[in-house]
Amino acid sequence: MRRSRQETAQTRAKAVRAAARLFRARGVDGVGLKEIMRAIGMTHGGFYKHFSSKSELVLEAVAAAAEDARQALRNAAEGLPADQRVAAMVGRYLSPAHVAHPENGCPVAALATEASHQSKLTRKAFTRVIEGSLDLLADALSTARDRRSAAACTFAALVGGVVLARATDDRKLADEILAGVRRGVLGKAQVTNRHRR
Amino acid sequence: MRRSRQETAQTRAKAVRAAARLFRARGVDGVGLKEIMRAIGMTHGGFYKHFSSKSELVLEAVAAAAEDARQALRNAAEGLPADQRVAAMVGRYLSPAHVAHPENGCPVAALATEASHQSKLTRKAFTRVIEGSLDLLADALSTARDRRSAAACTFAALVGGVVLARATDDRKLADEILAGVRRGVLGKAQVTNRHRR
DNA sequence: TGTACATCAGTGAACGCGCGTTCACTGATGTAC
DNA sequence: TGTACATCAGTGAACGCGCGTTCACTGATGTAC
Repeated sequence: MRRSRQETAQTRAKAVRAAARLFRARGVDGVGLKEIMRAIGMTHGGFYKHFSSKSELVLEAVAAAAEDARQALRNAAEGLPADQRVAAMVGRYLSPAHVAHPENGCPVAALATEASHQSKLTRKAFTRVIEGSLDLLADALSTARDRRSAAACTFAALVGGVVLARATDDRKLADEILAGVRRGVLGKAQVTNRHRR
Repeated sequence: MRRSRQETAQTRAKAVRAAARLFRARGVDGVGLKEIMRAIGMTHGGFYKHFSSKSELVLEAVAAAAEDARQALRNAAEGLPADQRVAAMVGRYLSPAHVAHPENGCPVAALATEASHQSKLTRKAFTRVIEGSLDLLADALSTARDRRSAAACTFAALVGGVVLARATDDRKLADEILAGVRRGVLGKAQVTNRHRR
């Protein structure tokens, strides 16, 4: 039965949000359209009234997840003095909560190796997400001339740290990695800040 | 028709090697048993004469890939003075060749986000690979008290750098990330070395 | 060393299953007058 | 504003497909004497 325009838009948005959570939790290949539609209380047949393919949903889910994750990082740094913002974002990114709950976290850390096997458009979406993350970090880092470069290394270490911590089944090793990354990344940021003054 | 013991052992070894390449190239979910067996000139029916499940093959393929990748890093550093070994390994890991050819490279960088969705045994295999990589890096780093911690951050940045470079479709962005990681990681290593003296 | 038999690596068809996608149908919503 | 009709969101069955796994069969290898 036909739905109102408002209901239709809500259904679509709910599907994107559910997909963003499920894909991050268990991977793009690990979640079927049936499960996503069931998660929003619908049957799978209606999917194609909203999306032309699963690939299109992946695209939008990644973008939506990135938007949420970036906002979470901004919130973590909000109201803090400039020299504490990076530490706040790094702490949030490397937190046990982020490692334990990929479904709410950074889509790059959750889906990065899958990205290289996805469609061209999906890889474009990931490229935009990565660029946005670098910009966010570069803004928070010092105004030194090399801050783009420092942001790239910091982001790589953050993503790598969370990915490694999630890949292992050894809690102690995971904690050791997260602590090592926190130390290395914040140490470096402090050095950079010192150079600046 | 029955084969000799030697042939049987060779077939099994070839299957592991082919799987190690194919899984790294296109992911565990992206490659079927049929394709792996075809790659070694056999039909898929014989697979279960060698392995109890696909999961067992994944396990062995990851371990074999890790062994190869580690050896490649050792080779890159061989014969160099102690203070140049890390730079040589980092250069190799972040090289365009490694980014362009996951099938010959580090299994962690190729399969890390998939690892978290695999069986318990597979995650154990990844844990061992990560531990081995940290040991390798820690040995090559300074003998300072914090070298395990530094190795963790360095390895995370290397893995993250390659994963990000592969996820994007923008060559310039990929190069910028790789250069940023190289700079950050080697700069930090040099600082550590200086502290040591 | 030679012979008879048991073993088992590899073949290729078949299994059930879940996937992404399509489709005829339903009935409430949106539109035209 | 009220009525008649067209639109289309959602349902649920069905599509072809490829997956991991199983199995009856073949014939060379390994073993026992």
